[in-house]
Amino acid sequence: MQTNNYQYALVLVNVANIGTRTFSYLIPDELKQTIKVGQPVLVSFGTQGIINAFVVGFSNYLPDNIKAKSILEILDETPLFDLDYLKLLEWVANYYCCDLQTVLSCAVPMKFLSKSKRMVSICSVNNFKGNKTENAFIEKVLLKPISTTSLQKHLKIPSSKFYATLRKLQNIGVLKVENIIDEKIQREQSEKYLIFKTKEGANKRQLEILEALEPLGETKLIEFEKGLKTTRLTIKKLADCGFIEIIEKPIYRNPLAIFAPNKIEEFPTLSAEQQQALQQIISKQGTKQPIYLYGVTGSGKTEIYFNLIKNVLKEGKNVLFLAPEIALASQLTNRLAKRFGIEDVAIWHSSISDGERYDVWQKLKQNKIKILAGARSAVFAPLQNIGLIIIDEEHENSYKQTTPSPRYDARTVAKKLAEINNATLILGSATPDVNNYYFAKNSNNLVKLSNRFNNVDMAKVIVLNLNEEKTDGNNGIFSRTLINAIEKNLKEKKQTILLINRRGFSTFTTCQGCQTVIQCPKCAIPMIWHAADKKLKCHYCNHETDFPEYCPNCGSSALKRSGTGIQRVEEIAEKLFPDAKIARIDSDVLTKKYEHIDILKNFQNGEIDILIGTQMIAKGLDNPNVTIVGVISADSSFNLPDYRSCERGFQLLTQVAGRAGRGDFEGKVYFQTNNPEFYALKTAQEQNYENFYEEEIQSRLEFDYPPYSQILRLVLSSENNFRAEKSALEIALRLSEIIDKRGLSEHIIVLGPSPCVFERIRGEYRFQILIKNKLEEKGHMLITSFISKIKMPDDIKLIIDVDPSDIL
DNA sequence: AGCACGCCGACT
DNA sequence: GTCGGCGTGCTC
Repeated sequence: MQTNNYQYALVLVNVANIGTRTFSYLIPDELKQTIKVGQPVLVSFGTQGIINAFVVGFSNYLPDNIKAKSILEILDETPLFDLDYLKLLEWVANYYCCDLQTVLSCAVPMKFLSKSKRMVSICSVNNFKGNKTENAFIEKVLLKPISTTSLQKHLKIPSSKFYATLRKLQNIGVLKVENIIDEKIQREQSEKYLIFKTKEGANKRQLEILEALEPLGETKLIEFEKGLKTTRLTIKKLADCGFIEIIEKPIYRNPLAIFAPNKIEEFPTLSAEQQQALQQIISKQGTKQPIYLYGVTGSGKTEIYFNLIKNVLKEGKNVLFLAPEIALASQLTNRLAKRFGIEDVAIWHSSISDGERYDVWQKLKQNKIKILAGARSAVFAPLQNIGLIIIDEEHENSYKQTTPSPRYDARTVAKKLAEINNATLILGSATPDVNNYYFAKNSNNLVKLSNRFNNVDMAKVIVLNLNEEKTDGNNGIFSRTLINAIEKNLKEKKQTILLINRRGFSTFTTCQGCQTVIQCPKCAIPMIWHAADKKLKCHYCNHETDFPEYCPNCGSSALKRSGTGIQRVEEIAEKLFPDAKIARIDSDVLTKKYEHIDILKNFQNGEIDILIGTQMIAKGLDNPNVTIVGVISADSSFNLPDYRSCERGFQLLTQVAGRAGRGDFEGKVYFQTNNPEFYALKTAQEQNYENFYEEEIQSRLEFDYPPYSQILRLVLSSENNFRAEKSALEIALRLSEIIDKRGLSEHIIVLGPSPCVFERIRGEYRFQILIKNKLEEKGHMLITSFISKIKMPDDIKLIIDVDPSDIL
């Protein structure tokens, strides 16, 4: 593509309140040869002054009534991304029905786009006599150059007057304003090194330092400083006097260096089953379809991944390895670094520092990274020459971004990325996503690992029927069997995990008079009693109130708290097992910064007998001393009105069951239920995914849910109930018309609008339209081309969610 | 965001 | 008449 024939560049700017948008700028003749997509440029923008932006495209046309300004400067000749990269992002924008700029601002770290600082300094004050304000300006700036923002703060004058004065003083040449780009982010970090030159003529203290430096030769400044208890000022003096020389060497901050494995870890021998699975995967690698590695917990999937990585590296290609969350990505990165060396491995997720992000981005662009591990957002990192993409724990929801837009799914994007790069995509899990399992099965790309490594037995799962207990006169939330088992466990000094998937103490408060349930005034969902701080809380918007004395509906004082939250379980457990050390872990505890780390540490050390937690304890805990896992209410996770709730419930129960019996002792898992025959519960008891899948896929077929359709969800919300519903009706109607006109109403089904399960959140009424598309890409294009044209008035919000992870 | 523009009420 | 309050709207 001949970029230099274009007159205008499409430039992406990032300014608050506009968000990230593209604008057209004139390309000056002298830049026409060098300008490229992906380059950071300097432009003048509106009243913002000069800002940092990106070239994202070229054009010969200008929107009507627009006067284009010129690009001022190319900040860096090396583009931060290329056209292929933009093409992937464009695909994402189309698929998820949002702007390219939205995807760009999510994919390309916007810190690179940050506005440069504007520094004000004195030019000349010769004979200048100003008024009061003008003199205040000069007085402040005379001390040292100062940024425009802090100058304005100091002077405490309104911005219009401030900028008028600033411009005046600039025009008459008293002050000048310069743009300073944040060097720390823009440029590579460098390290200072000292080189000894001479010690002649040095004073006593200087001589001490110089003599220490002399035998060392070239030395890192920071390390030298520490060792000698000296300061940078003294060192600088030495350099100024010519005793030493300071040189700067660019460095890449490698956070993995802390682990600094001296020798690379060896590859362990694979079991026969692992070896077989590996061979199967290798034989399927040419099929260009995702390959599914389904292996029960502890079956040794990681070693298979590592062997695949080794093979791909041998071919000179690179590897992207995704994990569902940051903590797991970090762990994974450490393991990869130990196995493959720190130089070739990098990490990418939303919480790495700006400096690290910049470094890794540059390294990726220069093809200096061979293995990139990361969370969801790592699919957008500019890793070159990808030969293999691995998505571990593929079923996890966190691969889908729910908010804000782009509501992308890293699994879907990774599939596209693999396609573009002609790379192998491996999905792995012990409890597969029904969708992905279906596609793997149908394309004959399913590889199974059925045995636990070293043949450790799975924990035995016992289903406890609470209905039977009730008829026997036990109305408590603990069945007798579970109580007995925990007592026995305590005597044997073993540990217990209890799962209850409800935060708070009581899950709802009902008026005994009129049966009204106390709801959050803004969210229309039951308020939950938190005994510890004696407040009713809304789990959606965090709204808090005191417990009401009277029913807001009928005025009765007979308000009763019922439903079992984790805090009630904790309280009852404390009464039942008074001698046991009991701890609770849920997101309420989590907010108290380090407390949960202590709790987990104490649990790992065996100082806690019973750990009670919400679903966050279902994953990752690997404590060999845990022999009992109890699920207080196994049904609660199946009851959400969402087509995937059974899948979720199955995954949760299977995962938590895996926490028991990890050591040499037999583990037992108890599911308390009112519905012991329910298929998702029974198959979870058997820990038999395939039986679960067979049942689940039938119900998906029956109701046209994925994988038999693709779901697109529209949510319209507004503080005005009527207006939200009206616009939802309009959209549904117009879409139905389009579909009918093409005779596709059997293949694209528009459901709703109907109130969302959570009808009102934060004061906004919510209506949803579900679109079930059975025509794959063709249908999707038809739907999105209609939806992307919808314009909403300011008081109505429209959320477009393609392949939503839930429909609540 | 940050600034211009513009439309009203309180003043020399 | 005009100075200055801030509500509205635009930035290639």
